[in-house]
Amino acid sequence: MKRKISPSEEDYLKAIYHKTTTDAPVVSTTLLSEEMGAKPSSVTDMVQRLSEKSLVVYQKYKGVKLSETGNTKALSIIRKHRLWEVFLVNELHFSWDQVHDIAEQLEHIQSEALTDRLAAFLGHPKTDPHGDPIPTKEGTILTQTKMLLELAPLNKPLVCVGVEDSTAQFLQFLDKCGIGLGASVEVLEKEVFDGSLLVSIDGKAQRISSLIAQNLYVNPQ
Amino acid sequence: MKRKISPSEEDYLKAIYHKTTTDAPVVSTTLLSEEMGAKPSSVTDMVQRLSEKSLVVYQKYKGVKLSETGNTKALSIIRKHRLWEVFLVNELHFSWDQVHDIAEQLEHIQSEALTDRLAAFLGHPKTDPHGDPIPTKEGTILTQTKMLLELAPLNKPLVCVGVEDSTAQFLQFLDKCGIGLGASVEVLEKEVFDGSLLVSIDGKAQRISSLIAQNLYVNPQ
DNA sequence: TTAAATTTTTAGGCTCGTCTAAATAATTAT
DNA sequence: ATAATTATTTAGACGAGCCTAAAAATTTAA
Repeated sequence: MKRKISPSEEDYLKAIYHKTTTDAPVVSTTLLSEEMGAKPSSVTDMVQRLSEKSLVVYQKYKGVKLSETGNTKALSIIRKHRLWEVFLVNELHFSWDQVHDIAEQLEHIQSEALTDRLAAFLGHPKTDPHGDPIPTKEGTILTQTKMLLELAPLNKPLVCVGVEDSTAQFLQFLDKCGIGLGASVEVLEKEVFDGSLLVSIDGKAQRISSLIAQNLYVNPQ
Repeated sequence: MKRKISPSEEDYLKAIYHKTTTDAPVVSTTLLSEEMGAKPSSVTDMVQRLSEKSLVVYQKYKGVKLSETGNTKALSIIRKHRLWEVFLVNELHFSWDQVHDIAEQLEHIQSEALTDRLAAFLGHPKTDPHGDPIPTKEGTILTQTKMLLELAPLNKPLVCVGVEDSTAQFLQFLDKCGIGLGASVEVLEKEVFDGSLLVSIDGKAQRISSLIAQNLYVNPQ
């Protein structure tokens, strides 16, 4: 009764997870097709297959969301993805902008023993190199309190805890600015004209665009 | 002109490599079909595709062998397989009988940077946990001198350097007998009746069947 | 050396995951 | 409220990688 899940199906589950947790509770065919780089008609096909397997709840013309089992499966894939990212950065010394594509492949490796031992080897990390929480083996995931730097209060000591955008471009730009996970941040000034911010990063003052501030998460220190 | 190689195609290249290096210089459809767990007709299909891509040299009804590029590709896959096996055993503490199936998946991960860094991380190992040599990045592979224990001389100090059969059953049985890579071995007696051997393993005398002796490689100490 | 047995290839079909084009439902604008 | 637009699904096709059944080539045996 529990048919195997293909890598492609896993990718769809992951995409549905991300879209239904960050945006609306249900995701449309078109949105999913953009996420997956496939045509909407292909997405409809796949979503119908996933529905047959009871991995998603799908209503024609209404959108799709994960079922309970689909959610568990998605979290397990995300767990593997993020554990491998930690391995790549902490052990193989890749930089945080290089690991996504490799982890996209590694997340499909099927071996519970491997995942368990990898987690133990890494010391059961709580977050990945981009600050995103790693789901537990049991399928629970922390929703850490965090705010966009854009909305952070002035003159309060903050710490960088994550990014909204994980593309290599953005991450490499952050590197150039000396901004990384755990960096001390303080907003010194908000510019009304272009929305840019004057911030202090680990003590060094610099101006960053509003686009950066919209993609960087911080917490009170 | 250089189309992508699918995981399935990689598996065929590997199988052709193994069959043409251990047995004849060319492998038949039927033999390959057994190795791959597919029907001969499916093998013919695939071999024709690989031939189109110039990865193999194929003659109808005559069998198939690797081309120069196919050989290079096969060695790169074997390199990845064996490096991952070292990782699984040395770093994640799997036993040597547990790693094959996981490495079968990991060997298809596409990232030269990953392979390079993994090799460096592991200290550029020369052999995998079963004693098989790891091809270099450049595609050279050592053919280590080794002999089957069955054919080894009497009363000479030997060291265990590899296995012919890498199935979990055989490896687990070796564990039970206290036989591992690097173990000191000496043949004390050959029994004519059943071909069994009286051997000393790390100083402890025991009798092993001829089947074991046919699947264990040793070198002079 | 011819017939029988075996091996190999061809032909046609199936599923998965994609596509394009066409049909249909839902939404937006008039 | 109806028409125009947009979103979604259906229908039909294709390549990869497998299958079975049948045809063809090769090998073995008589």
